[in-house]
Amino acid sequence: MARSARQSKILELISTKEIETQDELARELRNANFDITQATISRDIKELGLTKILSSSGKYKYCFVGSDEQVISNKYISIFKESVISVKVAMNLVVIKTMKGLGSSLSSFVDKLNINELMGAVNGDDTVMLIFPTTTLASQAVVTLNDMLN
Amino acid sequence: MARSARQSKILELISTKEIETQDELARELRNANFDITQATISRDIKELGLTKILSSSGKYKYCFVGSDEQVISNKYISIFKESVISVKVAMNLVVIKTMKGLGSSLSSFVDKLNINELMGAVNGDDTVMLIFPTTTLASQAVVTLNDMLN
DNA sequence: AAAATGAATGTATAAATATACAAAAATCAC
DNA sequence: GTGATTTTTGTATATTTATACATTCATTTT
Repeated sequence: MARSARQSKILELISTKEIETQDELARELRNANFDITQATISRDIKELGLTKILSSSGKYKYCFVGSDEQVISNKYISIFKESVISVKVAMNLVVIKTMKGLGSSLSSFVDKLNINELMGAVNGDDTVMLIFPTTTLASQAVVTLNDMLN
Repeated sequence: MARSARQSKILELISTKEIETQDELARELRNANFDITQATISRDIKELGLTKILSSSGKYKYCFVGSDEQVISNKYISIFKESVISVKVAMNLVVIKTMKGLGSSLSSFVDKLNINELMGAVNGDDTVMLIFPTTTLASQAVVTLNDMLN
């Protein structure tokens, strides 16, 4: 579904860039092949609970102001659900395949889940890799993630 | 100085009411005898680090999104400095006299200071009362507050 | 005290955002 | 499948917010 992918991309964009306006966000999304208008972004912003704040550089920028609990709310989970293609274990690693371009977005989502014993997460464009100390813990994490993401 | 009192009042207003727009805030401030325009409020909002978020009722409202540390920053302290007329001890109570209408504003500020052993704070229009378990602790708090507020 | 400098504010308006309404797309019931 | 219903989106625009510029007010310098 384009909507979830788009919203996921928005979360990624605001976490990696200083987005000053909805028009700027629209341009970024068009670069990422989401054909979209400012009006829709205004609605997405509202739905995602994002807001403009004064960044340290003195410019306004969009960001998420809620708590981790909100991120782990059903709304966010359903957004991320649609981004995930597969979750697999490989030795002590968990490899998550995502839709193109959503790796970093999903990676920061996973960070907020406080997964037991997770040592770290790295990502490529459409892959997230989670590093665990043992194969057992990695396997457990796959179960947890699949439960959550369905 | 009118500016600090006004900004203090803004902090109070957004914490007690659901303010949806800067125009609405302007109206409230005029009720409180601050003769002011939307433009100035826009600047105050920026300076205070306030922002519009989606409230639980589904409406937008202004709120402070920063941390307690930011509240206890020099900027905020100097705003509140100007609101305080006197800080006195009475048995196990500390009584803060404020400029008219800023009692509740100052009260919520004091709450964020994490004063040692403070049991609670109540306020009237121009008074804040802090309740301590002992006279000694109340006296200590007066010293702390006077140091901070000068 | 007058002149000079800097800060705060208003006016007018540009820029940015939200939304009413209509259209299109997706989902559902049959 | 077809029609009904709901959801999503675009267009156009009203609303809201930020800011350039001018003015006023306060502070400092001489």
